[in-house]
Amino acid sequence: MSRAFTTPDIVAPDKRERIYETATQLGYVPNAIGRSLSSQSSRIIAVVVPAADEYYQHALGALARHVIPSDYQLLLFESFESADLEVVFVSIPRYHVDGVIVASSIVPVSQVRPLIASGLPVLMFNQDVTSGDVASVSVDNMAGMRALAVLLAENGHRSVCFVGGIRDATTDRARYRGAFEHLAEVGIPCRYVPSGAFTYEAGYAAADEVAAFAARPDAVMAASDAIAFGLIDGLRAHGIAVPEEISVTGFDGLPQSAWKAYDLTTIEQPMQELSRLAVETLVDRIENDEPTTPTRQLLEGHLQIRSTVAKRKDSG
Amino acid sequence: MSRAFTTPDIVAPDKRERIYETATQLGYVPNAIGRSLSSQSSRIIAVVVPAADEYYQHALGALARHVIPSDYQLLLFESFESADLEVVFVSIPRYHVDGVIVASSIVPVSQVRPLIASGLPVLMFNQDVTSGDVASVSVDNMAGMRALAVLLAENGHRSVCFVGGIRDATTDRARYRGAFEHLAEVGIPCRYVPSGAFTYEAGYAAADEVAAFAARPDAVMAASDAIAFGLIDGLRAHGIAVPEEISVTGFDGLPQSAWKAYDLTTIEQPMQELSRLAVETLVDRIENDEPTTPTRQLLEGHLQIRSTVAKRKDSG
DNA sequence: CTGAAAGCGCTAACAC
DNA sequence: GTGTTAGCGCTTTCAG
Repeated sequence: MSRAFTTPDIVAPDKRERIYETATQLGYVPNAIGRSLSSQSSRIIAVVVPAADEYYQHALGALARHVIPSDYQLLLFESFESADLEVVFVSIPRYHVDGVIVASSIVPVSQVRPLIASGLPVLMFNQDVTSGDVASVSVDNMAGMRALAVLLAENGHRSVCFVGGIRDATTDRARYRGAFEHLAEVGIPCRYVPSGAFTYEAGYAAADEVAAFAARPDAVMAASDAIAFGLIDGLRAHGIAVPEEISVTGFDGLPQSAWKAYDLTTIEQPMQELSRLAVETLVDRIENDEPTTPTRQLLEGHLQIRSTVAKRKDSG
Repeated sequence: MSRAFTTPDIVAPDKRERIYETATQLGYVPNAIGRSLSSQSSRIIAVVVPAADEYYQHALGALARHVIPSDYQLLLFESFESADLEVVFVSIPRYHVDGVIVASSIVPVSQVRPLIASGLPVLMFNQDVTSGDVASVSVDNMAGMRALAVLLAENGHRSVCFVGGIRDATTDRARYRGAFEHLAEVGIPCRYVPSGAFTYEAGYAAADEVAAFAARPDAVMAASDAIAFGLIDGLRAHGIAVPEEISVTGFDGLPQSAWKAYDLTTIEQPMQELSRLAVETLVDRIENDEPTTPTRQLLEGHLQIRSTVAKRKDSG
């Protein structure tokens, strides 16, 4: 009997060896499906993620890595355009996964509540949910953006605009708020310019709008790095020098932000810690089914001062 | 009985309705695990992929999207550094997946042969395997690189070097060969400069080497876009103008290659077709277990002429 | 320590 | 059309 595989130490060594031998000879490997069925645990975590988005691709990679030590596998559920979320969230329970990570700042929490209600451990990644009944791991968007605003103010900027991505995204709101609040405190106006998406293209297009303003801002804060890259290229295409004429900041700390052609001043999300924390939290909840209250965890982003923010003379 | 779920049309409508009602009332959803166990088919495809690599992240996203219409799910297996492949390939059969996609140009085919021998449908993505016993879907690396070489030659370049990534990668070999062969035909030398990885950083570092050459090349062909981006920034950091002094070409057609700061001339992999073809081929093999011979499929890349290749005067 | 047997939720085969 | 039953490969319990 295959106690040899589950609790090897409790089986006579010689017998164990013989079992292993014949097993490899026959090419036998224990079947995880059978195990799942009987043990009611699959050691699989579902992760729903917009697989077309740069940021979430990184997140996914990081999650995949951090799940290895705990010996779980990730079952992928694409959440972007292609599949509507209804279908996704209905099909997840079929697979009897042990838990699910929802990586998105736009999937409404209401959508995942049924899952939680069914007793499945769920964790929101990159969406800070304050209602207390849902676990979440994310970066402190407000604090990060505020730090960037402080930097801008300290460097003598007088008029900034914020180029948002998707207005409903919790990240968008929190980041704008962080910028706006500090700027307001020090008497600097901050106008919200919508771009429609967290993408390079959206940022590039938004540059047209910024360039057309009668009163041109001396800094623009993008809601994400991707937008910032587009913004920088778009601004430059308009003959506007970055950062000499307009400073630009990002948010996320994508690898590209360090690329010399952009060298973007931004807030870097501590992706490794974020993802490690996410899987640890979830795995903990899976394996200790004590009714721990769902935790809301906020990590500090790291201010990366690079070269897209200039120092302005006080011309006031 | 739950024939209502599998073959709804063969069950009396009224009865079916009543079953559905009580089902939703009880929050019942058919359990895929039980189904897998009994039907010997899980509708899950394993995909092993280096989740930290830019290119493969895109591939994964595309695969995830194309798997939806066929109603399969992707089970992720990280293949980069963290986990050694031995473990990965041993654990795949446990999950009784219906098929596996190995996305990598460096995983040796020998490593996947045991899987294939066990009767599991396997498909190599982005690795062209010519041995005929393994299905593969990839872009025609040699032809693509040759097209780039032709472009360079036509534009009057006289001395090029090729900055490789990982020497053992099949993509690296084929791309170098494509460049070298055509260049040799027209009497242009092409030196191989190793960089050690398909990354921005590797490319950036390789720029030092290129800059230090006594006889500086007038063009450098990178084995991938990521390398090219690093190369461009590195070259510029050395005060070398791209493309005025040195032209640069890439390979892959990552989204960033279209970003204005680089605007890289490259070969774009038709990612959507590639991934669609990959899942279609694999699904076909899964569902029709006739002994079709494994197909080797090669798609043409698309030459994107942008602005990193200059026209040189014939100074000869 | 090690056999034997029940049962996880489903499909498939076989009656009715 | 619709009930019933035997496994799929494992874990778990209960005997020995």
